[in-house]
Amino acid sequence: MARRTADGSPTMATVAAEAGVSRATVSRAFSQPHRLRPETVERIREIAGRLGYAVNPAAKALSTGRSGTLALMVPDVANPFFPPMIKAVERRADQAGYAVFLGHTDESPAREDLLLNRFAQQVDGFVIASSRLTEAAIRAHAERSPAVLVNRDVAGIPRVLIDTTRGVTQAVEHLAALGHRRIAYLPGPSRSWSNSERRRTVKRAGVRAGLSVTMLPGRRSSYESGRQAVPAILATGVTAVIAFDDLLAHGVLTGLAERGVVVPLDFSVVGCDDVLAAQTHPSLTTVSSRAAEAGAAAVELLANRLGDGGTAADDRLLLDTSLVVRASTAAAPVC
Amino acid sequence: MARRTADGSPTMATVAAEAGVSRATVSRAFSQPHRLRPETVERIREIAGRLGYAVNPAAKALSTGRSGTLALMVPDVANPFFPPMIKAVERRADQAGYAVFLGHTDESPAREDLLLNRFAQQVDGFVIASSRLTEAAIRAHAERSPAVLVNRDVAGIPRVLIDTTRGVTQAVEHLAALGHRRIAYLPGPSRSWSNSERRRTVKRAGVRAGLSVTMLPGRRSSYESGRQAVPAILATGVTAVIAFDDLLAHGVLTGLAERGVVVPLDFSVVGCDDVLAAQTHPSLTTVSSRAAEAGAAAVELLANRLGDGGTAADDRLLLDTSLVVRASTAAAPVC
DNA sequence: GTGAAAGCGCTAACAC
DNA sequence: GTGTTAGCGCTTTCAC
Repeated sequence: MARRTADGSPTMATVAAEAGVSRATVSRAFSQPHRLRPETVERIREIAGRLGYAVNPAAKALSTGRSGTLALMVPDVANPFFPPMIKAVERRADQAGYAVFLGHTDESPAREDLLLNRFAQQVDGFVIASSRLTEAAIRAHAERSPAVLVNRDVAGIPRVLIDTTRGVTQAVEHLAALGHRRIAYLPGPSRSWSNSERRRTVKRAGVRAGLSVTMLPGRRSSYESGRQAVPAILATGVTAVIAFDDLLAHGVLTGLAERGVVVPLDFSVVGCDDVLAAQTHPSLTTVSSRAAEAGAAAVELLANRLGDGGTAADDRLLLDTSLVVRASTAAAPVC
Repeated sequence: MARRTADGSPTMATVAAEAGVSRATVSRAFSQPHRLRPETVERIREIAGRLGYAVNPAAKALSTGRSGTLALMVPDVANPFFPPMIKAVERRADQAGYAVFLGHTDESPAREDLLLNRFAQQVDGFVIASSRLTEAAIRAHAERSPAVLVNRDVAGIPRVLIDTTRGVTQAVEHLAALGHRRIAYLPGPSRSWSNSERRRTVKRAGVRAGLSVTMLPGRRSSYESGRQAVPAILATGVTAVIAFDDLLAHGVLTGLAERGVVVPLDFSVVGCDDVLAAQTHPSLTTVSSRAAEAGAAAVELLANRLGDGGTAADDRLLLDTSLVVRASTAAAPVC
């Protein structure tokens, strides 16, 4: 009579007894089958299957010190930029044998910090997307648990960056070519690395193209924020705006329409991330994004690092982008 | 010299030694502080904090048989209906002391089944949202692990249902009042309970209002699906359509515009779930949804069930809805 | 109120 | 190739 666990489910001992082998052999049949005679493995697996046996993850984790889990931290699940990334991370992690915890930080550095601490005990590693933490805080966490960053550039910590330099530069040049002389940038979350990058790129490319570039005050990334930013945008006297992302751009489109400003005849709008496809009216000129790829790559990096016992390589993967021209941009109005 | 774990982090023994008590006492200081002298608790906690001690979740799980984790299963993270629910589940679970795994089934019953099996070992319970599984399959899983369903009505399994009967009925009556005599329903995923409900409601309310109701072929819930459904919709000769959800309705809006059909003058469109707010053009008349509340309630039910050792009550929570009239519906065209 | 000791189910040397 | 034997770090009777 082999012992079973309290809730009745079989344990290794149950299988071992049934198969007439030791528990170690059963263990090996699952974790290192190559070290066993093939027929033994097969027999044990057959019995295990018949008995409905499954490895107890907690026991395995306690024994090995590895949980087989990852945590993915994102600022806002509801922002359409993230779901494709979440999907990709989950899928890739699954393939690598990891289950993933989702940590929703709600754009709050404090909550991000809290969750990072809480999860540190129960996961093998982190994928931290669009962190709102300071570099020092990120460093501190990365020192304690393996982590890879997405869209955050901290030297020494593996990271995958969606590099919008090219796409945004193309956007500025596109507007310049259309005859716009005065443009504005509508920023997103102030602690966002992507935002700093885009802001800098717009500035630099604008200067190079001989444009006057106005920097508007920062905003939370949302449709409503974009809509509310419209008066400020119009007050600057520009003829085109590049928004931090599509959500903001979409709101701007609506706000403009509400004031009778016709896009793209009277005004041009450019978004970023291409998360709305052609779903806006008019369809949005934007910069392509690669959120899903970024997520998959991040897991890849993390899995390698966890597997090989940590390569010391300073991984820094860049994903390039480009402008997608649709219907929200056109020649500057003649006035 | 109290032992520390391999990676250097302190263990209960470390704290116990430092405090001059037994490991059992340290354990109690965290899990049942009321059974200890207050000053003891405080001293132990102080030392633990100073040493950077944290309970090892795997050891605790192995010992207690409970992992302190939940899994949330959703068909599609990228569908805007789910993120608010995910957020709410995560938040509520966090408050109840649970971390949540996210399971993305990709609308595939097979994958849902697979993930349910895989997670069964490592979580204390499931929140299964909009399951695409058969009733039998759901029953089988619920028998092995505590589960609560969202938007799936299986007797005997705790469930929270967003009841769109009222909202959809109001939508039909709204259209009837506007003079529409022939309407259509554009269905969503065939295995969706919500879809069956809405379909049934449209049919019933339509008959009662003396309308002719056409049932179109089912579709995956997406913007593109909606757009592609337009020819079929127009072919039916109806003057209004009620779509399974806002995503489909949004696509229909675009498809209609592409064919020069003006909404709401020539045609009326109603969505469901209110996930796009007023972000469409024209803004969408829709049925309110309560995804976040549903998610929170589901966790609540699950946590109670896990806590009290399982109330046998056949929980069935209904969340009511109502019509939100915006600009995509108007009087039927006179022809 | 606190301690001693026996596990929880699995893995990983180390033998044979 | 397979078995023996210690633990992994925590909880939990049962004593005192």
